[in-house]
Amino acid sequence: MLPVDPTQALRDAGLRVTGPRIAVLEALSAHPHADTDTIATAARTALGAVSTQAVYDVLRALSDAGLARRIEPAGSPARFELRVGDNHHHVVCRVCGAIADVDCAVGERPCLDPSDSHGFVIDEAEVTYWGVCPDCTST
Amino acid sequence: MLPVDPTQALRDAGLRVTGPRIAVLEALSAHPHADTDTIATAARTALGAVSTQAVYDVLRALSDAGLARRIEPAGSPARFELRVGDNHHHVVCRVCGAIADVDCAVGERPCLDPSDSHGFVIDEAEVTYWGVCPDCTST
DNA sequence: AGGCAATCTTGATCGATTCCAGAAAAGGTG
DNA sequence: CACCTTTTCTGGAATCGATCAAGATTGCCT
Repeated sequence: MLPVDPTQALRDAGLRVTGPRIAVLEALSAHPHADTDTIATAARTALGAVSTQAVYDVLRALSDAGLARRIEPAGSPARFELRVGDNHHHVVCRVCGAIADVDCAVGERPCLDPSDSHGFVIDEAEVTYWGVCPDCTST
Repeated sequence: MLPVDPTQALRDAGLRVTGPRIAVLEALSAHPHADTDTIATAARTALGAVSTQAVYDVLRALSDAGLARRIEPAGSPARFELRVGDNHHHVVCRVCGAIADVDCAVGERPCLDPSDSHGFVIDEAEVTYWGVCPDCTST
């Protein structure tokens, strides 16, 4: 059982309920931080056939609706996650690209204030920790 | 006059001194946070003709040698800057993509410690502030 | 000056993402 | 429950940033 019913989540967000959308939501639930290819493969396993564009469109719709969040570490294709309510950050492995969540110490965004904002109106501070994951360290 | 003589900087880093490299260094000095296309155009203005690969090779060589730093905000092509000694961060405009430097409050890296590192060995905390720049705010 | 090795040129290739036009389907309405 | 409008999905092609490959050049050390 999923933490949130995909159908209900879509309706609550004012989005139409379709096969590809449910499949993508379930794929995201099963594979946090998955890239589009992984999501597309999982969705196709569930539905039989889903076009690449449908996956991209769905992911964009979910991002716009606030149901999913797009994260894009440098040197990696876009990845998506369902955790959107809290303001958390990520650790990325320099070797294998694995991603893990890191809770924000502050909890509200922006959780950091720049020393000099240069006149920018800042609404978010995105933190990416770079390092090496346990698997790659031991190898 | 440049803060650092490109020729000397290249020699100090153990790199060969070539036309394209000097042109790229000067382009970076004149255009902080420039993307590869801007750098290539500036280099061609200075030299007459420089191949795209030369620009990419030079940028990689400079990054590897520690003379330049590659930054890659989500949704934007790779950009490069010469400030490498300090540990500073960036503000990115959501509208026009402009980038400005923000000094790090701590100064040493990693300047932040994650609350739970999940066993990762972390060596850097990269902070990206997202907002709207003065120009885009007034429009 | 001589020679090795790194570097630059031209051209092709690749992966991720988006554009396009048309077919299909979801959801509100009578 | 059938109909209609609007959104969404399909299939194919195209774009964009970045990289690879092979050969010609050139910088640098002896």
